[in-house]
This record gives sequence, C-alpha cells and structure tokens, in this order.
Amino acid sequence: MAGVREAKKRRTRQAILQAAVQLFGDKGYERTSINELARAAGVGKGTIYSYFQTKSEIFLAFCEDELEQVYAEVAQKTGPDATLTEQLMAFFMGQFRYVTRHKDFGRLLLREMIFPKELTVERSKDLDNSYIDYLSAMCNKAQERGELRRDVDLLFVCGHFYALYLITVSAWYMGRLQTEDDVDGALQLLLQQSLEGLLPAGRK
Amino acid sequence: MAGVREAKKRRTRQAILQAAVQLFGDKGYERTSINELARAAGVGKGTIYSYFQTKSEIFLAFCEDELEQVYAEVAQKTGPDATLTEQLMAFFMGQFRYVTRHKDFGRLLLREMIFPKELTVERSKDLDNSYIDYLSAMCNKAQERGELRRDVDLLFVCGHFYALYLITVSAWYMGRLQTEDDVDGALQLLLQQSLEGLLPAGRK
DNA sequence: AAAAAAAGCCGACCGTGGTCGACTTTGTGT
DNA sequence: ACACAAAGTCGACCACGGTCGGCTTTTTTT
Repeated sequence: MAGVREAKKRRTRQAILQAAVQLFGDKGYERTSINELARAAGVGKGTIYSYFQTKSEIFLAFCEDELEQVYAEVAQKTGPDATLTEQLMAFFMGQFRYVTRHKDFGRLLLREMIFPKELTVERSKDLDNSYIDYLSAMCNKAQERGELRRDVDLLFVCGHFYALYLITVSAWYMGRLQTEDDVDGALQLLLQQSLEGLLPAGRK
Repeated sequence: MAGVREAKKRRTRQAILQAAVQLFGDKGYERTSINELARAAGVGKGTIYSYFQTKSEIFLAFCEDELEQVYAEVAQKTGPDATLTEQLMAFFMGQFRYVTRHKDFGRLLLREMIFPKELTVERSKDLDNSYIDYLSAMCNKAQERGELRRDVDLLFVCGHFYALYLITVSAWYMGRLQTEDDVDGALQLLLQQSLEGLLPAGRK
C-alpha cells in the first residue's frame, strides 16, 4: 500500500499550483497573499511552505508554464527561412510583449532570473537553460547557413544577444524607451552593432 | 525666521542616511529593520517614511555614495594611455569586486537599477545616468583615438558594453561563473566579440 | 492487530515593511 | 502678542511572508 502518500502529495502540489495560476493570473502576484493561496488550494499555510521554500519559488514554478507558451507562440510565427536577426527579433519581442502585458509580473520574473537568490537559483537556472537551448539552436543553424562566425563559442554568442535584449527591456522599465516600436528599434540597432562590430572599418 | 524648518529637515535627513550607512554597512540591508534604523537615527518610524517612500529608496540613496567611491577608485587605477578594453575592464571589474564583497547587497542594487519599480524609478535613473556619463566619456575619447566607430550612437555603445557586463554578473549570480578570473575572462571575451562583430569575415 | 516510527499537515505566532490619524512645532496674518 | 494654518513628527496598528511545535495520517515493525 505504498503510494497513497505519493499520490496525495502530487495532487496537493497540483492544487497549489492550480490555485496560483488562478490567483496570480487574476489579481497579480503581489496582491495574492499566501493565506488566500492556501485557502484557494484547500490546504493550510504551513503546507504550502513544505512544498515551496518561498513565495517567489511558487511564482517561478508558475512561470515555467507561461514561458513554454511564449516559446511556442514565437516558433509558430517565424518562417523557417527567416534570417538570424529576424528570428532573434521575433523571439525577443515575443517575450517583451508578454512582459509589457504584465509589467509587475515581468519585473519580478526578470529579477529572479537574472539576479537570483541562493534559495531560488536552481529554479532560475532551469528556466535559463531552456532559454539558452532555444537560442543555441537558433544560432547553430545560423552558423551553418553562414550568417554567424564559426570560431565563437555558441554560449557566448547567445549570452551576447540575450544581454542586448535585457538592456533593452531595462531601458523600457526605466522609461527611456516608451513604446513597443522604440524597443523594437533599439534592439534591432544593438543586434546590428553586435554583428558588425564596433571597431572602425579599417581596424578589423 | 524662515529657514529653521528647512535646516531641521536637512539635518533629520542626514541623520537617517547616516544611520543607514552605519547599519547597512554593518549588519546588511535585509537584516536592518526600519525600527532599528529609526531608533538609530533618533526619529520615529513614521518620520522615515515622510523622507523616503520605501526602504529600498533609502538603500538607493545610500548607494549613490558608495558608487561614487567605486568610480573614484577605478579612475585612479587606469592610466590615461590605457586602451578602451582595458578601461572598460577596469571599470566593470571594479564594480564587480564591490558586488562580490557584498553579494546580497549587490543583488538588491542591481535589481533596483536594472528593473526598477515605478516608485524608485527616478532614483534608479539618477544612478544610471551617472553610470552612462562615465562610460560615455570613456567611449567618446576612444572614438577620438580611433578605437571605436564614429558612426554609432554613443548611448547605444555604452548600453552595449553595459549589457555585456550585466550578463556576466548575472552568470556569476547564477553560479555559471565562479571565480573572479572566470568573470574577467568571460567579460573580456564578450567585449572582444562586440568590437570585432559576430558576422563571418567575408560578410562585413 | 497493535504499537512504534515516519511523513505530512496545520494554524497560532513572530517580526517585518508600511499606513494612519492624533499630536507638536513652525510660520503667518492681524 | 495672539490665533490659526501648515508642515512635520510619532508610534500604535495592519496585513504580510515565513516559522514552529503539536497533531493526524500513513507506513513499517513486532
């Protein structure tokens, strides 16, 4: 009769996540208290903390699903014959549109993903890895098509592009870039810089 | 007799910041409660909130000083005939060393500066501006020395470099880069990429 | 089948950041 | 010099995230 426990645990965990999706999506992360969440999930407050270490960890678990969705949406939108820049722009702007729709939400996710605390670093890494995988595949194909140098480490190239995306989003959060078009333009320009290089023509 | 008020206000404000420097520096930001801070500053809790909107705003005000110090330290270390890359590395690694010394501290600062909340966005912008000014000056001189293309917007170049620094720090927070040397190497590589460009040789 | 151990669950409890309205001090009009 | 308004101060109070020790349920041992 070993397994009753396991099954129950899975169900409880699901119930919590389910309630989280409902409440976070509905009234936002900050405005959802653990007590509410517990009540909605039909468990005690303490129970929640035996499944997740902190509130933000629940948040990250919740985000994993959301991000998958964004990936799917983007993959569907870009044709297979798009240039690397086009693909990157589609990928990043897809993310960005999501962030703009849920500003507080996006900020929290970015904060956790880019500058994680020790407690949540593992979760952040998971999310980050799926991110990198996606970008790597993209860049790898671009290399094969001859759109990208072959003598550079893929990881660093992905990091490079990702960095440019981040600084752009940051500029938006700071109010330096206001509209989606601003962001689009800035990112495009930065990507172009990264491809062409910043050295004067003669010194390459 | 108009001015007694003003003077008192300035003194109170100073007292709060003074206490903040003391306590934050001593036992850290998270471990310092507003109550303690109030007591140390010799004012009531409510008073603090009439000078600052939130705890993290106090933090940012406190950081402005700290950052100035880092700037000064860096400026002093790089000779005037250093290459752009050398200067950038000195600047960024100076920052980074500060961050490593105060890990939680640095994370908070970065979070607030890169993805600010509406409430603190103004303060973040101030910090960011001083940052950009510094980098701009550096890049401007590099342009004049012919180390940098002239047909690019300085702001975007600074943003580009800054982005690469951020992603590197992020990688450190994620545990992907462990030692200071790792960080140094990664950043150097990324900067080099940005200068040379990522396009294959033939396609520039 | 009974007893002991292990695992899981719970909500009263703690200290926190932040709010609020009552109170005090400073400035101003007469 | 006085009264009144405005600005500034305060700490009791609130809801929150997170902890903890006692309680219940499942599993293992005898």
